[in-house]
Amino acid sequence: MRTRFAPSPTGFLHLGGARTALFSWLYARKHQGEFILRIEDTDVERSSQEAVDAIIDGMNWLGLDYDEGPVFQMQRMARYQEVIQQLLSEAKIYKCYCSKERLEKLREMQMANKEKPRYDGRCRNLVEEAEGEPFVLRFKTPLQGSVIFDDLVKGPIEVNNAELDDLIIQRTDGTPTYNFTVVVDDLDMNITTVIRGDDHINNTPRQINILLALGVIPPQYAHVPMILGQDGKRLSKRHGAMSVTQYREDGYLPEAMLNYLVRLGWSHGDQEIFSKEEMISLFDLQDVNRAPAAFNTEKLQWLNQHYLKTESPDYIAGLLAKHLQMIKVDIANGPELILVVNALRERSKTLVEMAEKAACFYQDKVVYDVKAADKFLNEDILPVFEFLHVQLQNIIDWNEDSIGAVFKLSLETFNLKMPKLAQPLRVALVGSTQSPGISTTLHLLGKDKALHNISQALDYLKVL
RNA sequence: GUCCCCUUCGUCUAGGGGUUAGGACACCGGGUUUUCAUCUCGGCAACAGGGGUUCAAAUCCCCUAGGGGACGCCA
Repeated sequence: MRTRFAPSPTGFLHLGGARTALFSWLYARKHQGEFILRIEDTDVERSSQEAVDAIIDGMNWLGLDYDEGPVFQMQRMARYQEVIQQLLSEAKIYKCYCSKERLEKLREMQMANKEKPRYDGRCRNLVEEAEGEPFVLRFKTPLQGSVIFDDLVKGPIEVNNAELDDLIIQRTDGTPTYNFTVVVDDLDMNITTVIRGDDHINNTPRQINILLALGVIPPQYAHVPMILGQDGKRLSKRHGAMSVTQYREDGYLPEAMLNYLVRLGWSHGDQEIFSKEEMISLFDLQDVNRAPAAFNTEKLQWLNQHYLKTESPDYIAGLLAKHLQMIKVDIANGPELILVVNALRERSKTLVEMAEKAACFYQDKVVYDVKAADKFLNEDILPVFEFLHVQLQNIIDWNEDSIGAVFKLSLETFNLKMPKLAQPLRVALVGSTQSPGISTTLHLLGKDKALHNISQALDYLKVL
């Protein structure tokens, strides 16, 4: 079993491409086959090395490793020429001298007549060659019959050859076109299963005809539906036609991305969470949906939090470090990252969010949320803070138990209910009313910083 | 316009002749709780429409509507 992912390097790896790659990869891995990366760069104008790098970066991030490639089509020109010569000698393709202008007019006329625009085959039976005139090479599509193929996702599809025209396989400049190079490559690479977006369904009969002309058995095809944006419309820049690696920047784990992607158009009963191993063993093209699926950020976030909660704290800490660096938080002076992860993983949907919440443990000054300070930092709490400051200072072994004991003593001394003290203290310690458990927060801050922050609050309270 | 593909809660989906049409996200409410979360319990919510076939249709067939794609010397 051999599958391939064949993007054209004209942009980054977006969601749709990533999912197609994932399905191809899963199918190959499931059957202990090979997965090949092929770069379709015959459109020299629009292809770029940056795009190649971006695609590979995206695949690496998701862990979609390939067994062969990247194979570049531009490096296979000699081979395409060879096949073209063969087809030419067998009269299965022909030179067409029709100008672009003529083709343009033809198309307009056909549209006006409410016909499907297609080449009329004028040069198909030309007896004499026009020496020195520019020409393209066209494939002689069978005039009769139809192409039938059994799509692994969509089921049987039949297209009448009469619907097809003689497609161009080589341009005036001598370069081969997409429908031709795909066929030659899939053939040479022994691709057994072509998995791609269903926008290629229309190309499939043409490609099968070429394969048949070459005298070979076509591979199996599996056309997976497109991914739609949040609004159910085609993916656009706003909501997902962005690079998958943007999600890495936005604080998503590759595990979550992969899990989200695999469930978009594929399912296994009621199961929502899949490890990579489970995906591989459970995946099957039979279970891929035929209808397009809309992208939904909420579910991705839920999955992301799930993996933040369940992956090893060590792993999360490593990623969190990068995100803290991005927002210029120096983690040299502050708690161990793993402790922070444990305190925040249940209250963060992304690493970006976690980094924002973690920042307060590493900063020298507390910046108060105005509303929170107005509500909770008032003179009533001043004596409590003073007491707390002294008591905390006396702690020798700074841990959650000893801190908890001091906290309890403070509550008893001033006859306060837990929230009456916890909330003002939160504001004093981290600036907002939201934080991990109060003992944990104090512990994470460390004795020095905790006392320092309470002092800062006392100063603030005294000038009120 | 022509051809191709698609249609189950708002979203992702299960279900392939007999189901109170199931799960998940989101949303709403209860519980736990020290805030926010987590966790937990419950609720809301769908077979696009119309014809057939059948004792019985979400499920099979046809039509209509709606959505998407293709119709390039792009891939």
